Amino acid sequence: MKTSKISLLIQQTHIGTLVSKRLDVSLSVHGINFTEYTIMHHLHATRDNKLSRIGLAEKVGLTASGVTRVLLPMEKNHLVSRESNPRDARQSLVVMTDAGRELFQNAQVTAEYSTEEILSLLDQDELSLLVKLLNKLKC
Amino acid sequence: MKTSKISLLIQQTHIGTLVSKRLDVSLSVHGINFTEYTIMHHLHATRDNKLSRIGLAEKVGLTASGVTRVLLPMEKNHLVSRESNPRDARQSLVVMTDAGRELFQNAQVTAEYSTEEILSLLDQDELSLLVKLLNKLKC
DNA sequence: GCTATATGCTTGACTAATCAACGATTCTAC
DNA sequence: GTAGAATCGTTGATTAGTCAAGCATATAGC
Repeated sequence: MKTSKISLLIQQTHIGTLVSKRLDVSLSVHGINFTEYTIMHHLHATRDNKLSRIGLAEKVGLTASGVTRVLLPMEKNHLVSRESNPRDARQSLVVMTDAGRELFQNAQVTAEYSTEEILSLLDQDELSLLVKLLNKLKC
Repeated sequence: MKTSKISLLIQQTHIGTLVSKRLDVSLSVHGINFTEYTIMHHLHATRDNKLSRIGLAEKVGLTASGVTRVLLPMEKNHLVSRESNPRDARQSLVVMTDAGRELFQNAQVTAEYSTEEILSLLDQDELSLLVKLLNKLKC
């Protein structure tokens, strides 16, 4: 109880980097890293599998230019494609392709497996509790 | 409850990057970033304020070469210095200097302030619960 | 003691992501 | 409707960190 609150944030970020590295390794068999997986995860969770680049940036915690650079190889590999918004010519929407969806579904199996390992020591109640607590952080 | 466990890990890493960026900004007034702060935090918490570079790497979640590169400017600014281990000539120990301790103590005030903001929505019970849950992750 | 293997650390080459500046478009308020 | 401010996205330059290779030392087994 005497450990400062900063230790909690240090631990939080530490675990974040470990989780990310671990999933990078697992997902590499599909030719993607965890950032790319996360992008597809958010696209998949969206109606029409579409998001603006800025919207994507906010969801994944990257800058706009970071998103541009992550998407570059994904477009080249036809995992996502580009669509313009008729309502706003500044926006270009990111759309998951069929190939992207297929790769994502395979990658999801892999990611789920690693996730189970990482979370294996938590039961269902603890999981939802953890989600609740993380949601309370003011970032 | 229907959200997959992967979402939890995605959220976890997302928060990690946000926290890290936020503390980077706060700490910049002291001329250090969050990684450097974390290194000093671990040195400070150690008997004699000394750690091997490998030991440090494990604690902060960097590779050995990552540690080498973070410490380079810190050595130049005399925040840490280098000491050899008489028992093992391969090791070089990282020691916090007096100047380092002083800067760290100032930075700690700043970091604590930001931490309070970030954790403001959690009460004491929730904080210790969160620590407990994070400790249960198998990374 | 000597060889083989493992560990600690640094370096060159690379990758992921940032920031600042910019062009293009849209929104606001007069 | 037009000027000014805000938003979306890309680009060049930079930074933080990785990986693979290597040198130096240490450890283990013969």
